[in-house]
This record gives sequence, C-alpha cells and structure tokens, in this order.
Amino acid sequence: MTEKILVEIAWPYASASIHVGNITGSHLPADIYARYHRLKGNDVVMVSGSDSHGTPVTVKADAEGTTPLEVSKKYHQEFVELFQKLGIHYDQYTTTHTENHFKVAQSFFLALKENGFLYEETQKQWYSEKADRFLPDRYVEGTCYICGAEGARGDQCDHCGSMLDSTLLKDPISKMDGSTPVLKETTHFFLDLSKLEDQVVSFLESKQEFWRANVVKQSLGWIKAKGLLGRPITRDLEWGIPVPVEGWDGKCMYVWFEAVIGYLSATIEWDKLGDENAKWEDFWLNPDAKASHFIGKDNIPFHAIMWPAQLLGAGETFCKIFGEGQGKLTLPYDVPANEFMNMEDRKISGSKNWGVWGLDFLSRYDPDPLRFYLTINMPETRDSNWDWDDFVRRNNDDLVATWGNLANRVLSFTHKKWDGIIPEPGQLSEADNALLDSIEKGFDTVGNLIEEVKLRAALSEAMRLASEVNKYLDDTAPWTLVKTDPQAAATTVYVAIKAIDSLKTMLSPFLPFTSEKLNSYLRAGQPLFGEQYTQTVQDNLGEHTVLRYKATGTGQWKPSDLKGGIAFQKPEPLYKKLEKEVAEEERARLN
RNA sequence: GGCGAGGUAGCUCAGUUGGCAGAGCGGGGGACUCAUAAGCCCUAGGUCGUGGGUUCAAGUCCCACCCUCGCCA
Repeated sequence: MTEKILVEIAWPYASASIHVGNITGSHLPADIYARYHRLKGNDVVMVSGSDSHGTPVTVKADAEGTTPLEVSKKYHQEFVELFQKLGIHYDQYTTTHTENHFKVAQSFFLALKENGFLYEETQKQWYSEKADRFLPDRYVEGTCYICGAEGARGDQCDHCGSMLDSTLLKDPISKMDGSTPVLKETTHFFLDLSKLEDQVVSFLESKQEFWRANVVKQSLGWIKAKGLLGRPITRDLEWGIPVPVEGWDGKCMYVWFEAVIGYLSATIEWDKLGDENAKWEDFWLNPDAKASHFIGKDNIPFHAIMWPAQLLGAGETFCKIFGEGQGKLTLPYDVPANEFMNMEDRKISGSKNWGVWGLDFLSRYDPDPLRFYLTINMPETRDSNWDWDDFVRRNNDDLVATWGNLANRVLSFTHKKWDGIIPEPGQLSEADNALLDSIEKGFDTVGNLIEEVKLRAALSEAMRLASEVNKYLDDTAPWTLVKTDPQAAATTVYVAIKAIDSLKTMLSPFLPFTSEKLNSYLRAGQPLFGEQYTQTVQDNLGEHTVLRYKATGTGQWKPSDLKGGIAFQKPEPLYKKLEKEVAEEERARLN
C-alpha cells in the first residue's frame, strides 16, 4: 500500500547560519527518513522553510543597518545553497514571507477565532519612546527584583536563575537603543488553550507507547504542572503577518504561532507549483497520512502541545475560510525530537563562533562523511558531542575501512580479473546463500529501524552487514581461488558484488552521494534519487526562491537483482582518508 | 525552584518483561594479500554517577542525593 508521508522540519530562523547541530538535529534525520520512504515507493512530501519574521531577524537587521527583508533573504539563499550541497531533498523549502503563507496563516487565525478559541486581553509591556515601539522581554535589561543582580534580562535572571515577570524589573534599559523604557498597556489576542487541554492530553496519551519518552513525558508533565493557560498569539510589530482583524493595525502574529502553520502553507505552495497529482489535501485532510515533525528538544512544547492544539482548534473551519478542501486537519503522527550536539565538549554558540557551519565544512570536505558522522553520532537519546579526532577516526576507520574499502576491493579485483565484466555465477554454495539471505533480511531490519527513526541503530546495522561481506570475502578468498577454480571464484565475486549493490541501496538514505556514484558504475543512467532545483516565485510581497524536488529516481528499497555479464567502469575510491593533523587544524579554527 | 531526559569499558554507545555485564573503535598478538597499510582471526578492559532499600537475584524496581542538558506559556 502506498502511504502518504509528510516530513516536516522545524523552520530555521533566517538570522544565523546553520551549524552541524541544526543539521543532525532535524534536517538530516528528516532527509534520511524521507529518502527511505521514497525508495519504498511511498508518496513523500518534505517541507520546511526559513522563518523570516520574529525578533532575531529584526535585531540582526538593526545591527547591520539593513532591513529585516534583506536579512531574511540573505540567510534564506544561504540555507537553500546548503541543502543542495548536503543533499537535503526538500520537496518544498520556502519562507514565511510569502503571500501564500500570509493567506494560510490568516485563515488559520480566523478559523480559531470563529471557533471561539481566541480572546482579547490587555497587559502591560515595556515600550521604547525613543524607538517608538514595544520591546520583547529579552531585550529589556535591568536589576533583578529577586536577587538584586544587575544585567538581568526581562524574561530571566542569569545570576539567580529565576524566571522573571519583566514588568517588575528595576532600572530597566532597552537593549535595542539604550533608552529607558516605560510600561504601556497593549491589547492582544490569546489562544484559549484551556479549552483544548482535554483533547491535547488524550492525543498525547494515545502516543505514549510509540513516541520517544522525552517528548511525551515532557509534554504531559508540562500540562500537568499548571494546566494549559491562554497564550498570546499577537505582538506589537511592524515586521510579520498582520492580524486579519479590523482595527488591529500595527500588530502582527507572534512567530511561535505563525511559523508552525508554515508546515501547512508550504505543502499548499508545493501543491500550487506542482502538477495535478500534487494535492495538499492528501496529506492534511487524510487521517491515514503520516506527518512527522523533526525538531530539536527545545521545540518540543510547540510541536507536541501548541501545534496539535492549533490544529484541533482550527478543525474543519480552516478549509471553509481558506476556501479549499473539506474536512478536519490531521494531527501529527510522530515528533521524533532530538537532543543537542555539542562542539568539542562545549555548547555550540554562534556569537562565540564556537561551532562548525554547514557551508564552511562543505568547502573543505565531502557531504557524505559529514552525513555519516552526524548520523552515527546523532543525539537521539542524549546530547552528543562533535569531536574532530573522532570525526577523522570515524571517517578513516569506519566509513573508509569497512564500507569504502569493501566496495573498492571487490570492484577493483573484478575489474582486473574479469575485464570489467560482472562474471556469470555457477551454483551458489551454502555460504553464498547465507550471505545473500543475511543482506536480504537487512532490508527489513534497517527499514524498520528507519521507520522508528532509530537512525544510529539503522546505520550501525547496515555497517555490520558490510562487515559481514568483508568476512565472507576473507573466508572464500577469491584471490586464491581464482588460481585453482576460476568458476568458483567467479561465483564468489558475483555474490559479493550483488551484496554490495544491495548495501549501496541500504546505505543510500544515509550516504546518497557516494551511493549514487557506486550505483552509476553498475547502472549508468538509472539514478537512485531525483533532483533538486530552485524556482523563483512572484507574488504581492515580491519574489522568493523555493527549493523543490523532481522525483525522477529509479531506486527501490529491495535486494539487488543484478545479473552477470554486465560491463562496469573502473572504480575510484568512494571516500578519502583524512590525515590525523586535520583534527588539530580544525580545532584551531574554532573561536 | 518545578517538569523532562541523560550519567554503563580509554572513546562512542546497546542493554526489551529483574536472571552469569555487551558491540564498534582504540590498545596488544597472529595468519593473509583482492583492497584506500584497508579487511579477517585471537586477546586485554568495567565499583553500571553516589548512598540506602526491596528481592534467592538489581545496570534494570523503590527512596534520597550529586552532575550535564532542555523547557517553564
């Protein structure tokens, strides 16, 4: 049965470069999952985009003396370039600053309003008369009213660790312009989460056996602690999506509320730009569709509590207001949140330049070694650590030695002794069949692990199978056999090539570039995967670039059916060994 | 402070319902030579964060504490 698989990745803020922690946290696991399902023949749509709105973008623009639009466009272009070079195959990577997203988000807002899940409330907030605007809590500094420490932020005091009520902060100063802010009343829309609490709780309870423990337990624990309270969904901002209600000029939707709606709007944009087979309704109004959110642990409450609440609240009314489709919006199938990756035992930090940035890495190294290291070290159950010595070691001792060398030794040997033609096998021995059976079972084992998003284990299992082929070769020793029994040696080599051809498929979600290269040796003109391309979209807000995917791949998640007698080109090594000194050089780049 | 996750071999991590502590890599030794001095075989190693408790039996269950990370509308 063909499944509808929606793969949704947390939207990166268009105000800072993407580092290895971001990649291993969400984009990479999502891509591996999506590629696997594409090979399985399922209908996959993988969506995300740049979060163009929000305070970080505005702050960056102020700092650089430019506009939020320019800042967001610059980072968006950078992200699109990175995903292409790293092979993150988005069907639709867009931005939140599009006419389409505005319309979807506003319809969503109005659906919640019509269904009675919004209310208005007036609160006091710091206001800079100098800049003529309200200040986000974390951009107000002052003296902590609990411990008396200076330099406390409006939302938290780093000295005593307390969460603060920003309006009680003493001697406040605006971090944006250095002025002394004043408290001013402002009215906002709130999402009435208390009315949705019961539905969210039963939704989470239904996922208890299936979702990762940290996701379910943290979410249920949060709700149990205080209950779900109303939460503001609008802010006093110029830059963002206007509140679609008369008399609300100068107010925009809060990004936490608006950005997650991007999953829906990106799918709708994908539909509009695609052919008649591309239907957003198949993924959003279909209870059997499987929608998974790939996020970091900091984002759990927004995807496991807020977003389900938003979807439940909008319900069938969204379609009515939006004017397309009919039915209830589908709730998430899974939220496989990852923990964090540290850099050389310290937290990754953009401002301290402590990290490895995706594009910078790819200017010196190939994408697959990065994907390999980030997968085998993925922070699935606890924080993990990027260590340059470990990177070099994993590259040389695992990737090159176990898998790269296996492919190279077999293909080189065959090319030398059989003139570049895969030999015809004779009768298969017990050992031959045992190896091929083992590999065949691997498709189920590895596939199931990927479906459960246990990607470290999945990759380890595939590597273990590669190791099994190495053992098989040493046991059968075709380089000796070829001197005494050429037909037996031919059979052995054929079996080994078939095993490698299968492993290439099994590893291709993880290592797409080198798998494609290996595949091209054996099946010229039959690529495993499709192609990425960019497209410029014009609308009332200007133009934006989207990254899209053309599904022209021929790869299938099943054992090799390669026949003897096929000519193949002389192989080149798939990976490079790295000098040990690389680790020292790279560490010197930090900070 | 509250909630959640994590703490197991030198390193990175597995350990399902309690039942003789596991893997990969690194270290030590060996046979081979197709291969990127890669691969294969053998081997060494651990007070399972700490302290109590339950049990015939605890990495696993209970209590307290320590450390790391995240969240707290």
